Amino acid sequence: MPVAGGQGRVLELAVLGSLHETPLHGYELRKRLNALLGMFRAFSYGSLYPCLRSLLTQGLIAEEQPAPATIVGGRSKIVYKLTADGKERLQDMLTQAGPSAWEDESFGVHFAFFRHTEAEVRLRILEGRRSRLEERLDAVRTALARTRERLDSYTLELQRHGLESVEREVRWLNELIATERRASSEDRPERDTTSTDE
Amino acid sequence: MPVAGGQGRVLELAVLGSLHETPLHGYELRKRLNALLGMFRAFSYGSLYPCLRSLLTQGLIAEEQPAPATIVGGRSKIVYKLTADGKERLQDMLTQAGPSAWEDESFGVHFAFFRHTEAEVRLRILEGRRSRLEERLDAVRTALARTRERLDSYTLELQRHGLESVEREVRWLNELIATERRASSEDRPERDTTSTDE
DNA sequence: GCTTCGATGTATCGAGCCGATACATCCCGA
DNA sequence: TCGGGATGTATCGGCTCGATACATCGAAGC
Repeated sequence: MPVAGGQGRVLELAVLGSLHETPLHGYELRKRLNALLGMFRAFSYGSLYPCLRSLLTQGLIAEEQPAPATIVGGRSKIVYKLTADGKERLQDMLTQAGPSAWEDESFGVHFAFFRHTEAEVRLRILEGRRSRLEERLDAVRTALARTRERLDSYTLELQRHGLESVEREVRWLNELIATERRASSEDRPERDTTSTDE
Repeated sequence: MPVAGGQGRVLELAVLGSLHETPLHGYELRKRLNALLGMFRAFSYGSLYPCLRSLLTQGLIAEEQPAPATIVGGRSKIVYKLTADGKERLQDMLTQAGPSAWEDESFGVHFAFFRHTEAEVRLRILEGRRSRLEERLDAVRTALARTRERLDSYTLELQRHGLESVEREVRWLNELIATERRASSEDRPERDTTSTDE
């Protein structure tokens, strides 16, 4: 069952989140998105425009009418803005802390909108991502141990580099999680911190 | 024009390369591939089986007949092996040093089979990947400088982490390139090394 | 003044790939 | 003996990309 909405809709979240700041048209939207996500993802028009159309028919975004004087040629820019339903949907998506938030493709997008996410959800997403990566680390290390003997130096070097990259991301997540915990314990200092693991 | 064969066919290369070592059946093939590529990619059956079928009809691989005694039930494993055409094709792909070799999705696969790649091609792929990453680094840094003022701490942290990861990969590539150059100058010591850039 | 060129802008198409799923067999332990 | 987990082949819906097409606008160049 494809669940029809809420799975791999990373783009949907990215668009809704961007439009939450300010109304935008497609071209500018794509530029901002790809600048925002920087090195992690790069959405293309081939997915952006169908996504905009879908959001439009769902009533989550709407075309904003510009001042008539602005229109020079026939039809020019199509500026989209978030509707009330869209804002609600965005809040929903930001509240979800599941695999769809911490997989490779989606984690960056969720993280980019952490400003609008509750502290508790942020923590769960960071921890989810960390255990996802540690899972993968285990799998690769096990596979590596099993086939250690017959591997050429290039394959080995690739494994080593990949392992190191992921270990580095885990350390990054550890720091972020520690920071989050510190911030939340400062908000609620009545909580006993001596019994927390790690 | 989709060029019909030679673009995004990363899987094709991966399958051909794996089958070059030893004949394999689908399930085992996928396991090896995902162990080999470790943290970079993970192919699924949804792409593997159509790929195998396509390679079969192209005559690049063939079903290997097992000893009749091996077949216990009706039809069991389908073991594929590389044909002569397949070996030729693999050599072709390994010789290609273009964007299709150093983009994110394909670089890992190409690197994993560097053992079968000529030294000159290896160097060009490594350098191509490096300049690809530096390009991206420039783009993000420029975008970051232009919008520095209005960015929340999470977005900033994401950018910083992304930037650092890519810088790290560039350093890795630098080391690999230096090693390759050293190795190739040892092979041909008549080459003057004082005039090489960097 | 005229033209060319690059940035801006909307939009679609073919094709690759993934996740989920279905289904069958084999073997091992409770 | 029975269930569950590994092995094994296979497909379907749907998302996304890269390439491409087409149109407008301003600036640079001749």
